[in-house]
Amino acid sequence: MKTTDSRHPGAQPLRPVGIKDIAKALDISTGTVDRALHAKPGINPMTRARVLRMAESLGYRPNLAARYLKSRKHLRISVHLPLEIALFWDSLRDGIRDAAAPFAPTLQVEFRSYPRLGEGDVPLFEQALREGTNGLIIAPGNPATLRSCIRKAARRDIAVICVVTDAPDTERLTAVSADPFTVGAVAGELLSRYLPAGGRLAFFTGWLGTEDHAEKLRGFEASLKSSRSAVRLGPVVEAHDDPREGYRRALKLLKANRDLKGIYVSTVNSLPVLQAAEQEGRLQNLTIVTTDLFPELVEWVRAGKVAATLYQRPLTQGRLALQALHQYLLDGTCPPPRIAVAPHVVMRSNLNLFLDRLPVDSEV
Amino acid sequence: MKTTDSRHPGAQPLRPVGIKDIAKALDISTGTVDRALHAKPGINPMTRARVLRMAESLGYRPNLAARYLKSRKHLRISVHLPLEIALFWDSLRDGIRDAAAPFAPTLQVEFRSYPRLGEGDVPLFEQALREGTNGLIIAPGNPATLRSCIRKAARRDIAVICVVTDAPDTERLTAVSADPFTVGAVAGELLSRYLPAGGRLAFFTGWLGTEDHAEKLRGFEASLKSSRSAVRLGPVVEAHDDPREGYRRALKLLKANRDLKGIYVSTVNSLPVLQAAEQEGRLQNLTIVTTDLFPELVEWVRAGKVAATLYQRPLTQGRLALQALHQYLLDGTCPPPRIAVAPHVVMRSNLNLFLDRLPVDSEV
DNA sequence: TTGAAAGCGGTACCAC
DNA sequence: GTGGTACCGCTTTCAA
Repeated sequence: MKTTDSRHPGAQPLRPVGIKDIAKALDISTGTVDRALHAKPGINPMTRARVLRMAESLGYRPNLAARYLKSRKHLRISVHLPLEIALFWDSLRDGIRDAAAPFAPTLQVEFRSYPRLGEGDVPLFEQALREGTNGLIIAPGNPATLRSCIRKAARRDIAVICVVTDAPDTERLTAVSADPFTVGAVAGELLSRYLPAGGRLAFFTGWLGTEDHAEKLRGFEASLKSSRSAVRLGPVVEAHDDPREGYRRALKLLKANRDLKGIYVSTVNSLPVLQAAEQEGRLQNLTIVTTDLFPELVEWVRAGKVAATLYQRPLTQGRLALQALHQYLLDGTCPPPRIAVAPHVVMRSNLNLFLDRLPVDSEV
Repeated sequence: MKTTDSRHPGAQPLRPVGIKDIAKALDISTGTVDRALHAKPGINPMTRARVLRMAESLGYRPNLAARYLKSRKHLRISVHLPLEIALFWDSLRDGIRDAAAPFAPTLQVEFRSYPRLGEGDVPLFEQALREGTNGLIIAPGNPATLRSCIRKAARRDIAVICVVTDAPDTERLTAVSADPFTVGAVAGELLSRYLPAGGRLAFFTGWLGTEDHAEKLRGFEASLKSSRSAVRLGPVVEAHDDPREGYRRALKLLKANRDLKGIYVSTVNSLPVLQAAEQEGRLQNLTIVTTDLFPELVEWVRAGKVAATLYQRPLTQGRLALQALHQYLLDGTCPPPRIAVAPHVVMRSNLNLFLDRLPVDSEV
């Protein structure tokens, strides 16, 4: 029966109640109300309690606009991401930018970049600490080397959020990522379902030493095992995110495994594998699942040569990371320790929905 | 090489430049600057031009906090959605609420409800027009009956956004939805891939007269036709969103079609179909794709009895609708004529990621 | 056509 | 401990 939002029991103020209303109701000054609401020193606990109770019963909601206006608490957030691979990281930056836009100029985002994942992130981190910032968004390539940085930040009350990858066992506020185990598991489930007759599958990755990549393999295997299909894991290949190595290894693998029924490329390095398969004339008999989405991959999906690609949604990851950080800096609201983004299953039939999110070569 | 955001060419103000800086630079008053910036009547075009040029060159950015604070331009948005089916619409409301929260109290959202899609939305719409509002978010069950309302709103400069369903050929600002053709097409592609050996598929829907439902069927068929698999469309069933009717029809269908290999239930009314299939002992030989996600469906997915369910992401739809409307009311930024949400493919392996988004029975 | 000044709601500082 | 009040940047009104 209720047709509008319910508020606090008795109070249904037409004009939002402010700090002055509380002051008037208790016949005290606004200064005192402010001190009470913010647990500032130098206030009688009794008074404080009365104010809090009155605020509650009146349904007081602070006017954020006014708060920012006065305090000029220009939050500064520093975002450190690699330049390579541009297509992915640029989308992530876009997601952060978009999410921050509505809060400008209260929220100031500074982007800093370093060449590749894990290369040069430490000096940037230290620079940000020196120059002063309220929060950081980083993608730790090598968590161990960042541990002491994160500790230092925590001691100075600078919040750190990880995106895409995580730095476990550190004081980072949270980590936003497409949970790699799940991503691997989805690939495994798709291939199991796609190949009800069973068969051997190859798994391509970057480095099994990387936590993220290893997790995908675990998820993939878990999925295969729990499926009713007779698919099973065949060769596991590390291509070290290098196209040439990927091509060479894929070629060798295909020649040595004539019975292969499917391939899962769990990193963005899928093109060389596809090219090798095409050159060997094996596409017809291979079901292939890849990772992420970039312009060169589009036609392979459209043609059905790639059965599905698992898109890790960088835009969404960026948005969630920024929102979590902003929220924390604003109210101190702690996000859950991990924020998992559900990967999108991109296939021929829904490909079009994703094309406009693809970063386009701007200018030139 | 750039490591930070680029700004306006020459100007790199440490302290953001405000309206006063412009006034001072031109030795005029802030009032005049304001009139110039907002193209208000009663200002010398020459002065206006000078102000605009100066604002540009100084890199003026309005302080939104201050603007809202003063103008108290409390945007009021009215959201009209059905009560049934609560699980879906409540999620949508949550998405809207969450997206609006950061802008409180500048942005005020009022929720109004009516019993079922298309039943009672017109009087609510008219009430909102009478009481005055800046924008509306609605789910038109029967577009024809709303046409004149939407026209009236447009004439009064009240923006209207459709969610989930659309009211085509009206002045609505945009429509946010999981593009039904694509949803159907994804179901078709999944079933084609899942059943490489081919076979006949049944399609369950609500009313083929509903644009949304008919589109899903078209997408489904298109996908089947363009696939290499030998699957083909069998019986098409309208169950009118009624559980009993769904059950009865499913039972009859299963008995009459022993060769059926797969089923796509394109509305949320999937439970009766599943129960019928289970009772008939046909689950083992049926690949089933359903729609949306609700508590009762979870165990069917987890057990693998439902191969996949296409989640239309009400939370996201709500967020996008609210953001588009807010943006428009703020800057006049027009959204694209249609905003399509990519449906999520929920399967056993990624089910867990979606469980915490499910509306939970609060209190009782 | 323009200038001056009063707030919007909170915060922070000074005086008591 | 508390009250009073100037001020954040912008809009708006009133007077010139």
